[in-house]
Amino acid sequence: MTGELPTDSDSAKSAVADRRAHPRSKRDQIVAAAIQVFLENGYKATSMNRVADQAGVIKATIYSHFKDKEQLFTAIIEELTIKKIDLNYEDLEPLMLLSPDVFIDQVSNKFSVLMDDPEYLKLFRVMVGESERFPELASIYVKTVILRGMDLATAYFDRHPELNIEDSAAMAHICAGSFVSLMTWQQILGGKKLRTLERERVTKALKTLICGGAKNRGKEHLS
Amino acid sequence: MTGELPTDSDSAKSAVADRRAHPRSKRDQIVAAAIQVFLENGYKATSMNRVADQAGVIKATIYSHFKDKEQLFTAIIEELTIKKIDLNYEDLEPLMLLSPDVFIDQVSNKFSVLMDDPEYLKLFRVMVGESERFPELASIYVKTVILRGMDLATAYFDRHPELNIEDSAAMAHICAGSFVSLMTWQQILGGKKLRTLERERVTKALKTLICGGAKNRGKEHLS
DNA sequence: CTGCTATCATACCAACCGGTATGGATACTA
DNA sequence: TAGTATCCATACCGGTTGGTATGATAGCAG
Repeated sequence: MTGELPTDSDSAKSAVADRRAHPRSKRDQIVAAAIQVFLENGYKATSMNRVADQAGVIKATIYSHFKDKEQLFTAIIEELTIKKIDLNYEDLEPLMLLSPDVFIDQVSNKFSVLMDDPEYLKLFRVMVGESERFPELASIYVKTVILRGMDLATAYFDRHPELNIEDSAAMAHICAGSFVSLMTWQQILGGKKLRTLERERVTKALKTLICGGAKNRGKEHLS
Repeated sequence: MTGELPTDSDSAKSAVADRRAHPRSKRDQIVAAAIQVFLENGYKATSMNRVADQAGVIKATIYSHFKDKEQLFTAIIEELTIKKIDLNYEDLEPLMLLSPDVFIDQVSNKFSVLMDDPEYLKLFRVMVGESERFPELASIYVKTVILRGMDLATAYFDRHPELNIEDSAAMAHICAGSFVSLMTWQQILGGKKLRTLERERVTKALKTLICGGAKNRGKEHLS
């Protein structure tokens, strides 16, 4: 949208120009600041003044790049959602060939990265907190993050009939949901200060569940 | 709920006195209104004026019962958390004797009630959304709601060694977490409009996982 | 009837909100 | 050098916020 011609031939002239020299463009400055402030405080508790201060920019500059507070919020959440995930899900196709044990380990490790990323935790918190006022954003999040991961795990279970899994989508949900809920109550709700449950224990229990009983499933008692 | 001493000897004197006759106390009126408004809008987006209007009460009356906006919020969230749960977990001890299939069904049904209760969904949303600004409230929620349910399921698995469950707490988390995460992305984030995953499918998959492979678990390959 | 307490209605406060206007400084373009 | 576009600083706008003050009205206990 905004011009990308980089400022190549300029050197720092005045103290003001110095600060204006390195950052890519004002828009990027604003976006970076908005991400920080919105993720920290949520939508309503974030003031445009604070975003402007954080960005080292005057308020009018923000409004020359974004129409609204709402549009700014929407823009940064969309960008954040899509960026964070496209980076995480691009090379996961070969995972299909892994053994179940290793596959679950890989899934667990992916979640480990998310659970220890403060920015992702904040995004999740804001997403849930504002999901009623910004349902379209929540939909983007579900599509980009949740369904994508679910589909991947579903596909894996579909291609591994030796696991005797009847409902691959439900199983994919159980796997992913175990980690998501772990993140929710341990990290976001601060439960790990009250009782720690290590991700590794959940991972191991899942592996035992899925791999350990494969042979016996489906043989006995149709509920 | 509202007052039982009937207003016997008085007839409607003024229009104001009429409205003051039946409700228990002003405080209950305020709390009820605050619950509604706070759960709908979150902390920052809730104005004391709106709470007062909703309660049919003047703003100063609120401040004669509660010191702060913050204290009012804290009070209603605490009350809501404790009330909602004490009601749900009082008679669950005999569940220990049920068969695994039936136990999981019962757990699933308990979650069904929560997932279809709009007030509980809102409470969860607000809880997550405000968990950074009100960490003590989040702790209360974890202790009262999450750990309680986890402990119950953990105890169940501990008393059922025939299931061959190595880590009962991790297993309890997987069960509960599957339902919590289902609620999160289906109901709260609105994902059910994009893809429906019925609670029954998750329940069935869990039962198959836990009961179906009990015999084979622990026999082979110590990872 | 006399206080006392609780609530009423209204008005007010300083602070902040999202958003705009003005007018000067800076930089690149030509 | 003149022009154009961006961003700066500041100040302003109407509206809303959390919270308070005042003074009237009602119910109740003595």
